Amino acid sequence: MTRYQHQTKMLVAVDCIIFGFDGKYLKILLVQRALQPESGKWSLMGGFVQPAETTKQAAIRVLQKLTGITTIYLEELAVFSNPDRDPVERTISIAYFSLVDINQYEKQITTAYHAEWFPVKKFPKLIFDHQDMVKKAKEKLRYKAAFHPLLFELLPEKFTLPKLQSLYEEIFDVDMDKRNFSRKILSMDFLIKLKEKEKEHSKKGAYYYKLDKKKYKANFHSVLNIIPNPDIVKA
Amino acid sequence: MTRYQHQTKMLVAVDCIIFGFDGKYLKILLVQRALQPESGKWSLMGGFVQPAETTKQAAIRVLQKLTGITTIYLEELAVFSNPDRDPVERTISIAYFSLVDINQYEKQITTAYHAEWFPVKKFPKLIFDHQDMVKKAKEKLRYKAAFHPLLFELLPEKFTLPKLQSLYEEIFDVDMDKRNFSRKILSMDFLIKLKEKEKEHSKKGAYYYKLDKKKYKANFHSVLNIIPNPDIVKA
DNA sequence: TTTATAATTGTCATTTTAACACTTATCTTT
DNA sequence: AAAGATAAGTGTTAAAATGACAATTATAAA
Repeated sequence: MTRYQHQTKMLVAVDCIIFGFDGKYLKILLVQRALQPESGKWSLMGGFVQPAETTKQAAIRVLQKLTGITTIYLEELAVFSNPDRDPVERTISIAYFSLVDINQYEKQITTAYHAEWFPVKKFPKLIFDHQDMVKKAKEKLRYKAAFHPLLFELLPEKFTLPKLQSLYEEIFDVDMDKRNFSRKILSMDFLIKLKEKEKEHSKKGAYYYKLDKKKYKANFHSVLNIIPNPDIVKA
Repeated sequence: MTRYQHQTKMLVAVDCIIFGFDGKYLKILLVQRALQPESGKWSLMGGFVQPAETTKQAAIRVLQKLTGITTIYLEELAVFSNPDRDPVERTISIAYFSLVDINQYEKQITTAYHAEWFPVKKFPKLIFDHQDMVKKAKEKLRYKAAFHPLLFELLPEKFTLPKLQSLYEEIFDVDMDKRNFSRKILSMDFLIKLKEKEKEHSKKGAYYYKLDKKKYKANFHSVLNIIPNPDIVKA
């Protein structure tokens, strides 16, 4: 079959903004770049898209190879295509943003894979336009989390309401009222209260909850006002 | 400087889903493809990304060249990267979705540029994966329009409330209450009521409104529930 | 037994929402 | 000139959602 003549081909890469929550801080996972140029500098996880895969498959492959992470929340963020964003060759990059349970992977990742978690509020300078990618990912995370029950993807299977609330407070930089918060969260009707308590953070102990997976999936796209004044999110 | 060895380069294209509203139906603008293969078949507007432009600039250039359209609402939709989506060569496509005032361009486009408007509820078979692109664009349009004052981009400078309401009703496939609708819309506080009336559609005539551009831009990202049960949108 | 700490729980006033129907302006018809 | 037809414009009310607010409880440590 004929080919498209006189068109420029480009390298296509994927980069992943991986969010985690350690119970106190929202963090992103960074690696030290193995390639020239900028070898050794901190960078998002990324790689080139291969001939027989979609960009999303590439992102999944890269994550799997670089972290051992398998099933996670992964969503397309945006295309970064400034012609000179990579000084070596024209490379466009599709940025993906993903949410993982940091506890499940923390040690494995940082020891076996030479990656490191940094607080999103203070992390090293990144190569190329990765800084912009992180900024955009943070905005999108805030936006989606304000209306959809997304942040559960950052928590372990069992979690407490105070922990969940502090996640929201960390992400939105607000203080929230305990009573209103639990009312709203529980009204979503997909949390199951467990008998067991978490007693690390208080004498009384806080009950664990887990997701009712079926209801959670069914209601994932439902819209709810979790944040008091949602105008703080920027779209 | 060194190059990235052994990596596959690909063609990168953009495709545009262009929405318009003729007062009754939501429509998309399609062209008859000029290239082989599938020459003559209906297709979204698209083109290859050039060496010195971003993908967004490519989308703007393509729209400008193919329709004469200049200032419009343009937003990235998603990447389509199935390896065999284009049978000729590996080509990934960045889909953009855009909103235009159909009245301003209708004749110019369809006569001078051999493009044609089709109702989104009934349009011809499209090449490649363009059908999927349209589907996704419709979902995103519904999603954004449910929470943000986006649909004004589809209307002429002067418009009536009944016309605006019928646009919402067309897009969300619902009937809305006139009183509740106008209350919500006017509470956004960026519509200016004009002295002039539109008298084509009724004896009484409906007042024209226009946007208070400054307030509109300032509040564009504000969140409001325009649609009674926003769960109908799919994210 | 007391104390300290964080978790849990409920009320009320305000705001927002959705449901609902009549009047008005104007053109057309008789 | 009056009556009829058509779509525009407008207000009320009950229910639900929201946000502000503080006292009680369970438990470990002192």
